[in-house]
Amino acid sequence: MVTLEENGSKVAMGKVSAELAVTPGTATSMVKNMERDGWLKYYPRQGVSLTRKGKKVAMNMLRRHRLLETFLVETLGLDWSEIHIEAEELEHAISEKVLEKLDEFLGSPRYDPHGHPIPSKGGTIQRPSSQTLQNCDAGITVRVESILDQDSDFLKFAREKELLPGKAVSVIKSEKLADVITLKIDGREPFSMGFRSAEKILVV
Amino acid sequence: MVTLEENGSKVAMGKVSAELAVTPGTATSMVKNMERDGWLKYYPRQGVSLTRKGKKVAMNMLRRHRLLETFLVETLGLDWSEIHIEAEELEHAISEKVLEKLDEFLGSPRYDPHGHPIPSKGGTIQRPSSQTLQNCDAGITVRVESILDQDSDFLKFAREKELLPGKAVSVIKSEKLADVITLKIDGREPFSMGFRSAEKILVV
DNA sequence: ATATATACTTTGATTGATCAAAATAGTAAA
DNA sequence: TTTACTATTTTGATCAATCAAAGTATATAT
Repeated sequence: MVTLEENGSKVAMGKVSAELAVTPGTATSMVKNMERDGWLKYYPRQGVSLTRKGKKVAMNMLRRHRLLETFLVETLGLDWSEIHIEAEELEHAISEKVLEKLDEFLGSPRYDPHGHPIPSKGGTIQRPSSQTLQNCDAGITVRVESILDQDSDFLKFAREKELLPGKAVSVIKSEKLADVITLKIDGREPFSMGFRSAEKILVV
Repeated sequence: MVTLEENGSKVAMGKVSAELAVTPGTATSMVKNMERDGWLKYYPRQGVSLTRKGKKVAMNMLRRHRLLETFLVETLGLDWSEIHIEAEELEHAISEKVLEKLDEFLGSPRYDPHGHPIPSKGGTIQRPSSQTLQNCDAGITVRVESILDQDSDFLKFAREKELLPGKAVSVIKSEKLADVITLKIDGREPFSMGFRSAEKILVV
């Protein structure tokens, strides 16, 4: 008897052929080709499971898909219900370079409009760092991980200040009573922001 | 590709097969299929010309292409010289709905970053100037309208010299026999270029 | 245990895209 | 006119994707 563990990560051929909308025979031959190319492991009459290589591109596709969905909703204002199909088309056409520019433009969002986490460039789904700029002490330097707020005006402000993912930020002052934090990025002018806004910046 | 479709008169099969990077025999059979589907008229051993239906989709593709190029430069900040290839991929994947949202987001621009007019939704296009830098006399000043060549090296050169759409250019010398024209832009150093290159710059 | 149903694989045929090479038409040169 | 050249078309073959239908293994029910 096949246990759950043995069957664990494998996807049955029936699912594959249904998902791809092809006959079972076609699914079998597609899967064999993909195994030849190293994308997945095929266990006849049991199913398929992705190889490391396969998982990597799958994660990348998920990243593409979710970033595009975010763009379609946040920037272009499409309805959340119609973005899936649109993103499905675009995710195959967009280059890595354009994707990363888009990510930057959006402020490296952590979640897509459906609330699904967006995998990082490296292919891992980040668990949210709980550290925000708000609770950083004066004198220390942190790296921006992401901007939680998706509001395009806030993102514009962040971009203006170069308060972008990956940037090193020095905390000059943090005045709890005044509810304000003063920051410096690279060689630029220091600037201040309220705790309410600082809370929207995740850092490590 | 777009260039071929833009031209109203017949395009020789040699051009078609070269542009699509297929053997002449393949071009012939592709063209026959496209005639069957009503995209173009095929005159054996003479060439092809688009039908009204074919022209309509070609114009739509041009609109897609140029709106996307505008987006890539204006919004995402990609380099001027690398957008052509990126847009070529995306123009086939983007839906009509997303395209119109993008147009709205960009503020319905009339010209793309190269200075080329963007066809309207209805498919009409403002006819570009037929005047090129090549046939400008010494002493006069013109405004760059657009750059015809999409080659990224040429675009890089143009940007270096600030030979960009909208710029005023003074023609210092134009030596027909030597096949060279000398230009000055703003307060910068004058520079020269051959007629072959000057021919690629549309001016008014 | 045996029979039956279900899920999957194999087989064989079809279709469409493509190419290389041979055939042909149209054009320029002698 | 005849010849030679060039562009284009035709032909025949290959390859990959796909499907329908037949065959096979595995699970389920009796």
